[in-house]
Amino acid sequence: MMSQGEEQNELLQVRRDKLESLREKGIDPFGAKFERTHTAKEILDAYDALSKEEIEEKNQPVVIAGRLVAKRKQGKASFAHLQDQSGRIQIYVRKDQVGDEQYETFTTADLGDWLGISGVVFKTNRGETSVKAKEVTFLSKSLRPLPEKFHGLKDVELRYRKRYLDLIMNPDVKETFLTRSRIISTMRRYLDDHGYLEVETPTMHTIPGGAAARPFITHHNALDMDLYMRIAIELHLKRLIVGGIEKVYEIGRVYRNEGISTRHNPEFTMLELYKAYADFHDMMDLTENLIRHIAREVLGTETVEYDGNTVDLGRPWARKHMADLVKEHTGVDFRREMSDGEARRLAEEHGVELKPGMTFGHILNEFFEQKVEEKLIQPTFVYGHPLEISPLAKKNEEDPRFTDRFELFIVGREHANAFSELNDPIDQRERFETQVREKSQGNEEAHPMDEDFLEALEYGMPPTGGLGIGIDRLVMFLTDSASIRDVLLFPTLREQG
RNA sequence: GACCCAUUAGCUCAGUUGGCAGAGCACCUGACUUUUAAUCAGGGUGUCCCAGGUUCGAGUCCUGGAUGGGUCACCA
Repeated sequence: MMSQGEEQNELLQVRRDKLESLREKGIDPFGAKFERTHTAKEILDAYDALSKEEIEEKNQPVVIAGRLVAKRKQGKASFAHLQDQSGRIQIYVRKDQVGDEQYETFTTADLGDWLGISGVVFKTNRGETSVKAKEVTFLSKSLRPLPEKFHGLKDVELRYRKRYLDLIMNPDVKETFLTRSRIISTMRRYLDDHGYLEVETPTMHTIPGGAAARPFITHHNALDMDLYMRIAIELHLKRLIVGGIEKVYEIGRVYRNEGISTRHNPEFTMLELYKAYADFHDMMDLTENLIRHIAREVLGTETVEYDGNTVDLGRPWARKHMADLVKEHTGVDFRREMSDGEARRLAEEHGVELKPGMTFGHILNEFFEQKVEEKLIQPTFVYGHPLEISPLAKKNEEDPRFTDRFELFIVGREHANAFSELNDPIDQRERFETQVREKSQGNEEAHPMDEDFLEALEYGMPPTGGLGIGIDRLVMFLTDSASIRDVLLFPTLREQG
């Protein structure tokens, strides 16, 4: 739909007029199937290294197609660039080669129009490998002007709202999303090769569980029932472990009704994976091997630059207890016996902010988040999370104030979360009850009671290691992207007013 | 949710002390058969984010709002 203002816009009107004149000449402005033989990159890869004479000798016929992105008319001959998914290639169109009619079609084509060119490969005097047109086929009309050719599309809002323009104008953007795709396919292949079964579980839940987050609520009309968009995949995959599927994973979207920032989008992609008979140490090995493998396969290196930091994924990754890290950075020893009151006093002493009702474990976690987290640049497995913040993880045998859980930190950010899964249904029920009490005291993100899940555990779940990796943050890290919006094709934005 | 910044032509951006709305690219007309941010000559195409206010006069100053970005909060 054109707005009132746009109907008067000369640039749009000119293009509509050109569309009409194409029709008058019997050319379909939104043409049909076109068979090409080469992409731009295939031609450049094959011929760019050859000399002008060598290329001329081969006289290689090619058919290419793409969007017209630059045009240099020079009287009875013109140079231009066509862009396809692989890149750009120059074309050279001469009136004496293509004839008066096609030459006019070509010279009246606008930047943004789609063209097919049949011709031969050659090299110009200035050394650019190009295609000399024998035939110009008009493929599709562009009724709107593209962003400026040199400065491109800079406006961040427009780049996110009209990602297609961003992809046309900014080659780095396309590269980032190709890398994202390779990261995910490499991950999938690795897990498939290691015997994991990929599954799909519901994204609409009756109880929003498996994580601590506020959910989106939706409604099923026929059942007259509220449903929650999932905040995690966890509880369904564990039911599959109960069902005897021993190595299972899902890569999928989860939804959390929380703030938006450079590191948070309301919907994001997680890998969750569960392995029967394993524990959180196995999950550390798997995480380390998987991410290192992805870096090697996709980036061709184990050394990653992120925001000015050089991160070495090649050396063995540090594995440190949360309490030991807090001691290292603040001198406070949470391994020893400590009352909630003493912990609170130490927090005040060290300027660690707390919320009312926090106990020993919450306070340790606040120490870690406020004093340590951002300093963990090189990959570090932080394990031994306090019981209070880990309602789905097994207690540590030696010290039940902690759990057999870890989070992976790289460049000061959480990239993975894993634990030895709690498979004792009696303990799990107590944890849920504690969470429900927290909820009634105002913690909106506390975990709800889930009787159906407890019933599944009561049938018996083998000891199991579980792992979650935030794919978007992994892609951010591996593509040196500052914002999660730069690794999501269509990030969540407010509705345009 | 709080604070800071931005919003001017299709795009990238200038706009002085409050005094006729600007440039480059794109587009239109013409010249040009190896150019490449092609070049040369000519042409300005606009809801200055929106709504109020101050003023003889507002793109500019004031108030409120919208959208976006950043920082923080939130995100175990």
